[in-house]
Amino acid sequence: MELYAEHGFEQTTVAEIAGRAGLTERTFFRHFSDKREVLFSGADSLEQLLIAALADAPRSIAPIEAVAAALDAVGARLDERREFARRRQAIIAANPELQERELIKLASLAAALADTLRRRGVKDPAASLTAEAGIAVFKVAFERWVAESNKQNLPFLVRDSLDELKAVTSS
Amino acid sequence: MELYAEHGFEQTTVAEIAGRAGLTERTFFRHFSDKREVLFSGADSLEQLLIAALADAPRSIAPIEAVAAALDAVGARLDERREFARRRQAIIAANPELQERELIKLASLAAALADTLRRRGVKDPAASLTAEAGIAVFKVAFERWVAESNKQNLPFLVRDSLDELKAVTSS
DNA sequence: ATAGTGATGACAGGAGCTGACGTTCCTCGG
DNA sequence: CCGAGGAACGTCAGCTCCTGTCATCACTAT
Repeated sequence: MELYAEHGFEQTTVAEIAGRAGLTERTFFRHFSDKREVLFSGADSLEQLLIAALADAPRSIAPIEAVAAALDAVGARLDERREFARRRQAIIAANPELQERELIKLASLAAALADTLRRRGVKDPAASLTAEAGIAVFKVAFERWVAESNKQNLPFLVRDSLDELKAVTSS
Repeated sequence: MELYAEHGFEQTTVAEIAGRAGLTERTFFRHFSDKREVLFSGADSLEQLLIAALADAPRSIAPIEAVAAALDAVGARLDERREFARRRQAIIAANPELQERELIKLASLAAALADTLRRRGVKDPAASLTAEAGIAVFKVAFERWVAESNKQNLPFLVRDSLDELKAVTSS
């Protein structure tokens, strides 16, 4: 991340990263499947947290509320590492390849959400749409959180964005 | 597309594509910024159609309905080339890199939608959320359209998916 | 002590992509 | 009809990403 921040993602070569770590290029690729993955290795644990939180949500509440609760959990986790998240996001925002990777990670989250919803008995296309709506809410909330003219925490912004979505779709 | 369909995207080399077209590898990269872009060169005209349709929608209707109308227009266009779209999608579904590219194209559509909504006077975060919701609806509708156990047309599925989203978020 | 396992290094090589330069062809104004 | 300018293409060199393969070394369990 230091190198990506200093010289930009494209200008940084894998050999440089490996060198900084005191390893060889080949070893880098044993730890990360490609040059971009360094910035996304934490996504797995986030996905696990997300689906665990969704699975733990009470069955009595509506699916979208269960998803919101799960997103709250993820939001709370990210909120703990606010500065790290912002630095990371600045790097991603500066490079389309990294944005592509981020989007497919989000799509993976959506797929996992939809899957868990189906396991809870939600039918398609409701399951897919609830999951996609949840991720959309999270995306917007995350952007607002990173922009940070205001200093609201991420879980609050998730809730607020969900309320906005409800307002916007109730026509 | 023939080569991608026959041997798969990864197994197909740019030299092969260029050869099949009677050109050289260098010329390929003059027409397409990278190997993936061949499958997405039509995205530009789709984006133009989308924002034009949104701009043309009457001001009297709710933003989400204006977005739905714009998605209808895109859906109708795609419905004309159903077989082509399905073959193309089969190739994309088989390769993560292509999925990444598709996702960033969809994100570009969402950004364009949000922009046009803001020009129509919709405030943020409502504009972003309406745009993201619209793209989410389109994604789900498109998946259902490609799956095609039923033979409904894409504009209908867009409408139906939007109704589902409204139902799902009205709790 | 030995065999097995995992992390690393060393090396070769393919494929994607870019920059630089030259050639051909086409068009347009004189 | 001619020459200037531009667009499309070919050729070549080169970098970087990424992979396969084999050898080496440290550590661990029996």
